[in-house]
Amino acid sequence: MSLRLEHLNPEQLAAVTLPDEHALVLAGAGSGKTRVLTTRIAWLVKNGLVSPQAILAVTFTNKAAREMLTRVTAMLPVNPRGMWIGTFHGLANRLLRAHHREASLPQAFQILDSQDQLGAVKRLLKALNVDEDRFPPREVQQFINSQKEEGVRPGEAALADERARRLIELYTAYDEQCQREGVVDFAELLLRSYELFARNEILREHYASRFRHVLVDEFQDTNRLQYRWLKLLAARGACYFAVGDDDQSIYTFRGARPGNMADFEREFKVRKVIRLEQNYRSHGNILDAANALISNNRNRLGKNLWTASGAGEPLRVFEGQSDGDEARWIVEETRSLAREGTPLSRVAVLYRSNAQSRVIEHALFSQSVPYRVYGGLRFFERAEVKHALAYLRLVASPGDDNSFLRVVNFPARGIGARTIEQLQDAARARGVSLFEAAEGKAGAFRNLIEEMRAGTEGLPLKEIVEAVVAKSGLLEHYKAEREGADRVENLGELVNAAAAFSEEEREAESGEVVEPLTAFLTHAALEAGEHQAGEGQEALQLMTVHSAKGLEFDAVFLTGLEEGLFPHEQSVTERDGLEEERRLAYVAITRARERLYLSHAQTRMLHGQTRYNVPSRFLEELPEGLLKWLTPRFAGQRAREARFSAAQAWHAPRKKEPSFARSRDVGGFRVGQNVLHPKFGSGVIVDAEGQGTDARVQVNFGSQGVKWLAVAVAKLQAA
DNA sequence: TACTTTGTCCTTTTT
DNA sequence: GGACAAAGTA
Repeated sequence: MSLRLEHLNPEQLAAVTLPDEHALVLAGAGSGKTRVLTTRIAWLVKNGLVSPQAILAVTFTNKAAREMLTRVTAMLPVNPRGMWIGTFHGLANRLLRAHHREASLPQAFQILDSQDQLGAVKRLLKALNVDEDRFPPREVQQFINSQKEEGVRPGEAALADERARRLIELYTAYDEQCQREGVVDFAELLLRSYELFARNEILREHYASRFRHVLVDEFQDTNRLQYRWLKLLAARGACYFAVGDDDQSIYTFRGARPGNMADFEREFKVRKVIRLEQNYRSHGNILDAANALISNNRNRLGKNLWTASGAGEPLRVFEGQSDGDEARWIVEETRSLAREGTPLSRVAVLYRSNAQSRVIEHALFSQSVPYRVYGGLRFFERAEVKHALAYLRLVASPGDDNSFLRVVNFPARGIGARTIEQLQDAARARGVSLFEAAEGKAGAFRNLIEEMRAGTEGLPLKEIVEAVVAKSGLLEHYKAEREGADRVENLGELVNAAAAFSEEEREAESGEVVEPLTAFLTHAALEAGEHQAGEGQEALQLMTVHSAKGLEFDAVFLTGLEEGLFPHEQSVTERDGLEEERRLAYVAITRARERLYLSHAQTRMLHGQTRYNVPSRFLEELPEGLLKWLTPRFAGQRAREARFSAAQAWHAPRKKEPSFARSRDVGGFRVGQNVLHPKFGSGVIVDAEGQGTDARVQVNFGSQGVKWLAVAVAKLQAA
């Protein structure tokens, strides 16, 4: 119940007790960021500087929001009811439910997750006879989302070329389809609530005078729309407290804009940027390695972490002959760690992409080492659960064509592709939903849904879900299936989840009174159910570097440190892609408290074929003095280079350089290098050919396009 | 209509 | 190696 301000360092204390003014806090990894944020909220309330209702605290993940709420509650004598603490999407949902009429939405609007959204796009493309080779559904989805995340509606989008024009048409049609069906995607939640405020002065005034303190976590991950949303929601006289770390920005590929931090500092005339640079997590050598690595990035606000704890052990580096070799080594090391007394649950194996987990899992499984994989399929994303949810959504909101199509013939009811096509034509002609247009066999399905609704009206949530799961035939279907036991169990879990979905959760997520079923469906969409079985068990933790952000472990294995994998080959062709990969490696390194293992393999199976990889440049960027090689340094690479040059002496190279070799200089430049051009600005070299005066490089200038340039002619300079 | 077989494509993903 | 969609078969 105490604030314990005496345990804060001077910078933390300054941030917590800052008077009424805007603040930007640059909080390095492990510097006590969450603590500062929560203590500040408690400090504001406790000193009577502000009432709980006037506080708005925004995070990105449900987990972070929960953690914040728990910590604040523990520090305050009163229940922090009335505070708005939540995710961007959770809060946007809350606003839209409360003001659904002003936002032109049905009260029971359904939320599309990414999977649902892709389904909706595919359906749209089919209906409009769009060639899916020319406009791949994923690309269209990506286009729509990136426009929305920039706050751009179809009418305002730039008509750069014919293709853009067509994409915008599809964007328009997609929005119309969603509106017709009463559904809203993730980006739309934000954009719609933003527009609600932009247009409705009364509402804007209401909220603007309510919120006096706005606190934002992980500010480097906000996109343009989220930043504008924040500015609009609490415009008048509120104090903004933004916490972030530009070095941990790893989501620009999804529209995150770390530049918002600099914009914030300028636009809000932040007087003093507070830097939290003391790290309480890692030993010195680990931190030195992280600092050395990240210093290779040019686009930084600048910050250097330090620690009062000792240097600790050197970083251990291992080179495997193969990915299997690497995996076996991990198994051995985790076992000896366990013998030395490090609990498995405090050890993590990190990798760049999910595909890498398979080999490691195989090795762990065969040696009976308990492990837990994070990410992957989450509870509410499982097929059988999605099916059950689709029935529930139809009960709550019959206009939801996505859900209709998902389950109209599941379990099979003899409604095939032709029947559905006819139904879609009929519905389109009449301008009604599939549900409304259903007749014949599909009409029987419609009756089934209507019976479900009539039969469950007014029942407690748990009983509604139970009845729908049974009546839909899903339970029966999976019981009859030989491998269906897990699925039957998950349907049971869904009923349990409904039973556990409490009054309070409902209020916390939706604010005003919303029908229990709608609230539950919202919960399922916004919180896909990360807390899975096996949590807290004594098991080794496996996850991608992305999902490790925000976590810490006694020992960390950072695996697959190879060119093409980490940094990922596709990142080289992206603008500033390499810097983001380096930040990713920085995040990975700073997860470790006491011991850090770095590993790479000479060969690796990828996409069903063997690839020969060169050690990652990130390994070479670490100071040699911090490393301890468990295998001879880059032995495999040296041997290969010797073979390669010997072979070259005898034969002319038959084809282009294989993917494992890092390109040599071409007229003083190399692939992956950042360059500056007087006209096109900054870019990155993605390909190169020729030598001497013939040397040409292909450069990606981002929005300026991708161009081939002759090195001898173009005024290129290294950036 | 419903199930099986073949050919394509691969990052990361808080919501 | 595995997910997904289109094409093939009963």
